[in-house]
Amino acid sequence: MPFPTFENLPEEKKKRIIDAAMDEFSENSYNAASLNRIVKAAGISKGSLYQYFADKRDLYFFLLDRIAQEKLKLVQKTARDASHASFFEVLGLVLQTALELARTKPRYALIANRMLDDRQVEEEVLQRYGSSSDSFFQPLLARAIQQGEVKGDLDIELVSKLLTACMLATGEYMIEKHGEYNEREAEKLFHSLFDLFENGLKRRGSGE
Amino acid sequence: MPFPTFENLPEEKKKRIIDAAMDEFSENSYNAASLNRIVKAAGISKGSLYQYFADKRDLYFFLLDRIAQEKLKLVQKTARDASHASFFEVLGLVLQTALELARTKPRYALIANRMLDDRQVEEEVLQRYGSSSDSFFQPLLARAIQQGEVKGDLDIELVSKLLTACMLATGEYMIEKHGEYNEREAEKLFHSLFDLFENGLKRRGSGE
DNA sequence: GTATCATATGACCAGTTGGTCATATGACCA
DNA sequence: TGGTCATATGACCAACTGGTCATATGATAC
Repeated sequence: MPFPTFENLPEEKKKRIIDAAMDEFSENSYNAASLNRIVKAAGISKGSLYQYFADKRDLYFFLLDRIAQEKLKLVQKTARDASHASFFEVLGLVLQTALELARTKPRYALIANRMLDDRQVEEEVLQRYGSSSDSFFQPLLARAIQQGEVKGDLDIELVSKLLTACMLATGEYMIEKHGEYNEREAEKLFHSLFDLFENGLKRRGSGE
Repeated sequence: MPFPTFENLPEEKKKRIIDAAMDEFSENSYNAASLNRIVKAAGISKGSLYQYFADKRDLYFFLLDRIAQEKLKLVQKTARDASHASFFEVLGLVLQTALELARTKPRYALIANRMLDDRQVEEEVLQRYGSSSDSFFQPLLARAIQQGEVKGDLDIELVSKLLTACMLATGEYMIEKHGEYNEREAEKLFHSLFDLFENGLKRRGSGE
């Protein structure tokens, strides 16, 4: 948690600091990210940073918490919208939500992808946010199997990890490929991803 | 490339050095990996390491090359065995080969997963090994679509990235979950993964 | 004026990094 | 024995790290 000193800062200065930190942590893993570069980019002194945050870790988790909160808000809204939908409908909505976030806030995705790169913070990250795949997809999958929507002979834990991995990969792909907003391409990506999970890659129908 | 000095070393000493380096780079990203720790673990002096390798990067890519070579050998054998098989048969064989490697040489998988963590080496990694997904799965997928085995309305590049991401995730899962050899569990994991790609998650048949 | 207070500063610290180099070792040969 | 050569060594270097702290600034209160 940042000190009150930080919250008292004029909004513009706060934004500058958050922005510089987001840039640094989205381009470097926790260890490789440099506080010196952050203070330089933010235009403040080293000492000031330590008036706002207890240490590097404090700053880092302040950013992660912001990202997690924003994501949570989106996902909760998605869940509310789909409270009575089938598994694949929920899945589709979640995929779309996640891809939308990856497109509009690419730095969030980059930082999140690097979360587990460094052992120095790995433990606390897992403890704080759990494996997001485990906590989110697993119960969804379990219920879908129970209700017969999803085939029953799957390793739930693995499949939920695969869902997460694919979402991350698609987000990365989207960032690197279509840096700028491109709704039609996003739609096509979403279709590839969703269809893979629902139906697999095999061509069906029309004899064969 | 290591200097001839390194190749002239007694096999046991070479192994000690490679082992220490594999350990360090499998537990830390390129930047975070420490040469001091490597020489300590290998029981040699700092100066000696620099008689064997030009610099940190040289040592790192020496390891990556070894891993890539070994993997290539396995995959080529797989490809040879399946030269006339269908797409899904080839896919199954490749998945099994990759999972087998992840189980027997977990450090290889860990190092490979960290390859793109640091921007300092990212560019050279991509240049040397290409995106492995692109170079391997893309032509396979393209041919499978042409021959009607795989549905045609997919983003080939994305799907090949998803295949790679899922293989990596499954490898990681296997390492963290069933550290020791466990053939039955491996078989089940393989089935989950393969079935996801062939048929998707949806339950089929028996009405509905 | 003066005292008080929160905030801002950057020189400074010990620790670590990747990398160097003068020197030492020791095997082989004359 | 003395000379040559490949190899081994670790003290040393500049650069950088996260983090500290005495000092400065400037607004507010009296």
